[in-house]
Amino acid sequence: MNLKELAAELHLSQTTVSRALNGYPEVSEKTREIVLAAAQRFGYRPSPAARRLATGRAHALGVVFNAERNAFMDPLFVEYLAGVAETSAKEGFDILISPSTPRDEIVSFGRLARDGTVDVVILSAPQVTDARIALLSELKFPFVVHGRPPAPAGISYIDIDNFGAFQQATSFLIQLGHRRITLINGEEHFTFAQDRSRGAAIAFAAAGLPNDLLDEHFMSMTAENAYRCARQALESDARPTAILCGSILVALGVLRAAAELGLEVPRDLSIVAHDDEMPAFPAEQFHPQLTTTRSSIRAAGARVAEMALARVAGQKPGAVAEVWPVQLIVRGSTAAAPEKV
Amino acid sequence: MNLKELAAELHLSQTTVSRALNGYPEVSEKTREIVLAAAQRFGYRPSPAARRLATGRAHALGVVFNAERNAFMDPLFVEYLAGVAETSAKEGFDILISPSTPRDEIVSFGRLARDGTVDVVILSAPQVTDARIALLSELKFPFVVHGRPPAPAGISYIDIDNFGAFQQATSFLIQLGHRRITLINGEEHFTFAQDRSRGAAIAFAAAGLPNDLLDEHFMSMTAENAYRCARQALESDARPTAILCGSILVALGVLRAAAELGLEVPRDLSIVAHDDEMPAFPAEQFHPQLTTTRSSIRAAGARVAEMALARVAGQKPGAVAEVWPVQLIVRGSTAAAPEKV
DNA sequence: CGAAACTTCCAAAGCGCTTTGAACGCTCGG
DNA sequence: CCGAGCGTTCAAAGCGCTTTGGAAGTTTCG
Repeated sequence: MNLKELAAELHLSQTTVSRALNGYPEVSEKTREIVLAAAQRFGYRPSPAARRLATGRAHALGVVFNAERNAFMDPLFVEYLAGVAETSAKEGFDILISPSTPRDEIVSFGRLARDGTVDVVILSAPQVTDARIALLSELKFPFVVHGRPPAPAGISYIDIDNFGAFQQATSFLIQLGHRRITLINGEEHFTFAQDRSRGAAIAFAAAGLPNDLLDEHFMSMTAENAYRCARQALESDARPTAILCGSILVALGVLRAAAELGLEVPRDLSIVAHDDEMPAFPAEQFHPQLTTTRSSIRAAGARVAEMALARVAGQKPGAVAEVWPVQLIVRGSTAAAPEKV
Repeated sequence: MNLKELAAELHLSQTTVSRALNGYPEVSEKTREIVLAAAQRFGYRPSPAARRLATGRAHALGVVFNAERNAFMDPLFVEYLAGVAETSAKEGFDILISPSTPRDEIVSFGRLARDGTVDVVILSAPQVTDARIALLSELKFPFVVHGRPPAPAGISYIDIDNFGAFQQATSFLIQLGHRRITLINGEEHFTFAQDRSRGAAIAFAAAGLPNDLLDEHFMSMTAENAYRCARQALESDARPTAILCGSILVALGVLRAAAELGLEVPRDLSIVAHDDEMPAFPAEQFHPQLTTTRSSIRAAGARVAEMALARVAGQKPGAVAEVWPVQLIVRGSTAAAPEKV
């Protein structure tokens, strides 16, 4: 059943029926009720395609799914998506996943922005120089970002306090007596990796320690990379007594390296990992249970979707700039540094 | 620029331009070339919304994303989605994620099917009695399934050989001398869990062993659940010498339970896990490296998307019924059963 | 050479909705 | 008693595409 038929059934014009259904004020309460009741009764549902054509609004938000990158580094993506889904479901918004390879990610964004298949896009893991942000800004297409944009002015975003998290974690390790600390960070071009790097550095400076004791490595945060990196660090002469991990996956690799070298955690090696709360891989399920800096990526996804919807509803870009605190949770993978280094 | 303007620019009718662009035969090669060149030059892209309205085809495939379920049990979902994305990108199909909670999952499917926002849906993890399949069949809405439908007749699907995988894994353990084996399976209502159960049972029967030596547990396959289950089994009088795990996550929980009880893998306990190839958590990155039955969920995602597109193109439901073999890969988590049980 | 059969192109009618501009009936102040 | 003002409703014009049913122009063939 379509609008025309419904209108005919009610002996009303399409205009009135449409307005009644969409809550416009210029229709009397009485007829509105009649219309709503009839729509209910006939199971009328307006055609999204037609509405889209008529209004130019897609009633959908876009997420670019970079298959390569996500497959390797982002089991987080599901959690994040779950958050996005949560709020978009409330508003009846669809989520359009635009697949892409890293190479043509920018093309995907262009397509989304120009095609009108979505009203707004959510962009995650911003980079220090981010072509996607540049493109969307130029096209004047609405977007919000999850993570810290390199130049946050005029851009709505939500991020967690990566700086604070790693400063806190590093200070904590220093207080436990650790001096040589390895930081296994994400790739250098991500803003979050930069923030974490600064956080750790500041903690060293604050403790009056020379920052060459901080051994920092940037890489794609896979368990495999982390394993290699940890192995190398732990076999070197200047063996660290603690390792800061950018993610739970990194911790997995580090744990393996330690186990293979016969090092016991936390006796010989302390580990702190950042945990985005993947319910599938809870930090408590590792052995030993991991000390983490924790923040919910799902909640962040939900919030960023809210922002996206607000943006569609007319909110100014740059209206929201939230930085969520991160909590340090001490569990079993950290201990005082061993006596002799 | 829209079709009308483009046509005006070329001094041709919209009809001709539209046909030229869509490869219809009733337009001469010469004009087709001219049209294509002009479209290219002006950067013309037809409006998806308008096309959708006119044709009734959405040019999109739907995936219902059950946020609750996936968050806890399906980091696999990303991998799977990556596969789907891979092929749908080739055909320029969009992927519409329809969020839902377990409760109203069926509503989501109904909405997808009736709204015309997608042309076909992909359904995963079919259950023994599956309301979703029933609904879509009744609505005569095109769908394909990833996993084994309870009544496969007239339904296109692709599945991995869960039966064979667990038969093989179980036989392998029996050959190593294991007699008491615990199977930590998925929830009973999933067809894959049934298939795995049957596979293990057959292996016991084939070896002439009483099947009460097989201690089977159905549950949502989280690390936490697996941990509890393994802990209980390993502390019981009839302690198993081997545990079959439904997923890598399950193995994580089992490893923790073993570690806490001072059991060494594989000396005191052998572990075989099914591995859907999450690149984020490779079986090789565990310590010890896990013996697994392996199959690529990503490849399956890609294939099921192909089937979905074929379905849209007019292929009959039930035309495809593929069962992919699963390979047993022996690594470091299995060994001969300890001498005295 | 004229009818039949193609080939190539077009005008116009939708697809199902929103939204503009106008009309209709009423009330009300002057 | 009349026109202004208001609340309610409607007819019709899009939105940008596809597709039907011809209409020209070209070739084929008896």
